Amino acid sequence: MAVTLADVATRAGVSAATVSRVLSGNYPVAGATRTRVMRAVEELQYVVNGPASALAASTSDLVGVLVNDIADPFFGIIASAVQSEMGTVGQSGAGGQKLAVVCNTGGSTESELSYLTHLQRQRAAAVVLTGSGVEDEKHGAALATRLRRLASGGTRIVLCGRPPLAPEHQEPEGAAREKARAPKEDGQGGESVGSGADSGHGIVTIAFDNRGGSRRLTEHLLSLGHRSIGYVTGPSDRTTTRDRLEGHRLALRAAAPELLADADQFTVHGGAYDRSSGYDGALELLRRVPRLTAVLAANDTVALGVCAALRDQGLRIPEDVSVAGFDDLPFSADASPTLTTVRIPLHDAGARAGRLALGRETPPPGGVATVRTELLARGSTAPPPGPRG
Amino acid sequence: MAVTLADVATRAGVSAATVSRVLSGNYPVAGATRTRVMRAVEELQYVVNGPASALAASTSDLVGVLVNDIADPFFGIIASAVQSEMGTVGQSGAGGQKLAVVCNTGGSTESELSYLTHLQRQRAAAVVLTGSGVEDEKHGAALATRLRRLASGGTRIVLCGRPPLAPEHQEPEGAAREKARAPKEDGQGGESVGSGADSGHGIVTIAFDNRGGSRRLTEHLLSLGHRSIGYVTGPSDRTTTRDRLEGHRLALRAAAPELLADADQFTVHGGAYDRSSGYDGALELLRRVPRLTAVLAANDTVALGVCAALRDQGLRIPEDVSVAGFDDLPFSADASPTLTTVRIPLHDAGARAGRLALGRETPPPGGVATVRTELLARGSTAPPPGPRG
DNA sequence: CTGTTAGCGCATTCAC
DNA sequence: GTGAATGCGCTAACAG
Repeated sequence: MAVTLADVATRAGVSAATVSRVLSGNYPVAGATRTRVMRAVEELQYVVNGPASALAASTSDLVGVLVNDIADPFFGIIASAVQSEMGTVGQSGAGGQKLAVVCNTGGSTESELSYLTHLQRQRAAAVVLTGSGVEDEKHGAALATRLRRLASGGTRIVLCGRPPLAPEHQEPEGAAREKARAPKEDGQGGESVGSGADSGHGIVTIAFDNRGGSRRLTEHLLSLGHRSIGYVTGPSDRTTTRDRLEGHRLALRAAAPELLADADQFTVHGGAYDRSSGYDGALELLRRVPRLTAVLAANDTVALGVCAALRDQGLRIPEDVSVAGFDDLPFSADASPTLTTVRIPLHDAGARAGRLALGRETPPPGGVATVRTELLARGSTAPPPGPRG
Repeated sequence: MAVTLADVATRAGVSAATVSRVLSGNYPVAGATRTRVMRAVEELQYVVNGPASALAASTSDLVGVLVNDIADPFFGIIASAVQSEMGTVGQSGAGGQKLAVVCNTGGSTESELSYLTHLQRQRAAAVVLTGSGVEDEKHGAALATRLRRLASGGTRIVLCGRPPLAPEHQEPEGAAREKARAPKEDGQGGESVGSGADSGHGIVTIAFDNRGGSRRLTEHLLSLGHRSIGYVTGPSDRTTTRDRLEGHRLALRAAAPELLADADQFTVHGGAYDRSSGYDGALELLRRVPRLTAVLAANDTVALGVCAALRDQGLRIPEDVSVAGFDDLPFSADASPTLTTVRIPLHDAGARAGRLALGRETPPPGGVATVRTELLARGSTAPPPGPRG
């Protein structure tokens, strides 16, 4: 049906091997024949058969980028940065070009695994997992296993925006094994496997300093004089949610330990990293603590929802209540008032992940790099008002 | 290196053919052998070799989704919707599952073409092109050609959010042809090729009614009493930009033709669909027309930039100047004031595109469906102020 | 520099 | 229901 290498070879009056060589470019071919072949390719509108070529060469030009929510700019920015490192996609015929494809898991552990399977089937050159992981013992183990397997098959793995794989999720090197349900309840700080190198098979991690950023954010609020600070978290089973909340509590413990007592009262667990989660969360917080003077949100999107709820309740920002987000997504600078937040260099992190995925950058020592986050104090936070009511 | 079908066959004590059959599932196999095979698969941790299987079966489970800017929620929402229609990705071993991969063109025509080539190499099952196309005669022809070629190779093509392929970009059915630079400067309304069916090879289009929406938006402003309306467009070579501007002018022509005279004066061409484009555009507009009472933006993101610029100039929204966006992206409802905009049902459109790509929905008559857009009059538009200064 | 020869791993005919 | 053969289209040694 379709035109094949052989057709081109015939038309150009050369052998299939020669055609293959000019197409891949990485082999000396006489200028004259090259032109002849190229012309035949043009005339026949020949397009390489990817599967066949991948099979024969046992390589793939696919790089998978897994994201939790493609409609969320947080992931869009990272994915875009990863892709930008793949270089301008080559001209037809040029080789060596990687194709970054982004896979939307929707935050579901099953589809995360499924995409990984697909990518493994395609013998992907690399896989970049972005954003927070799910805090689930079972899934964590399954994921670690699949990732290690992929890595040992030659696929480069990069974690971007999530913590490194827990070392306890180890797997015996051997192939066949009956359901390794080894009950390794260590609990201790893991002794690092793989002496200074990445934990296991060259799985590289670019973690975000969520905890530190969150801590500084709370310190900012505290130093402004706030003592009644609500927190609308992200989905409760995510690593990012956990880290940011931890940072918050760390700041409280250090500077205002008396607030820790009824911290739960001041914490609402949002169901998602979205607007309505912030809206509902703020309402709930206000119900519980009418004299709230500040609200911390899981991220900027959630913060927007918080702002909307507050305004709908007749409260002014920041005069009555201060609000802060996280991530510094583009719109947060344009919100009104401008949103105080914690900046994560998403683009840089994504770009680095891309380079790492391509093997164009040497992995950080230990296989883990933590990117710094930066407090951006803007218009949505101010000192708390005097006594209300 | 990796474990193959043959390995599994040996371990299960059956032939490779049998293993293949249980794995693909679409063939009668005795229950006993099936279990045996499955067990061997488990034990060996076998994963199908995608390329090999694709080569042998000459099919692919890849669906490409091309977007102009993956960091823009406009595309994220569409892509996410497309992907949602691919169904929950199957369990390992299950077949028939399509894998939607999104490719970020960055709005570049070359990478659009390049991705298409890659997808063609992979013999993709379908390709969805989203968002506005580039208004370039040469590129349009090249794109149409490549799309038709893909379609005739069995790949389903869906255009989502851009106008249908121009019928003049036709190509002779035969294969070999020397640079079809046929100078078909028709100019007339194209006679529809392909009698009522899609123009050519089953290329389906889901267009957005940008023109109508834009027209209604301008009518809204006009009816509010505005007579000094600025417009910050998107990139000037995009179909979406053109359509929205046309709708605007259509409304002017109908209701306030006197404003058409110096329409150029009131129009600034933004370089991109981003925030800074809106910011700069608004400033420029203000320089040209200090007494501006309303600004229309290319989309919501641009509108946010416009708002920021206006505020920085000490102008209140909507008391001094009204602002409106387009698309109704999630954040526009949370802006302050809430943004008047035109809603496009991006999710529905994307989902439909996904179904069309899978062949799960019958194409609209003529191969083109236009989705309606809806004016959302919110807080950022109001009657113009009395004489200023 | 170019042609010949073998597979890559799997999905299918066909026989049995 | 299952096994044995054949070929998908291409790349990678080898020769020459």
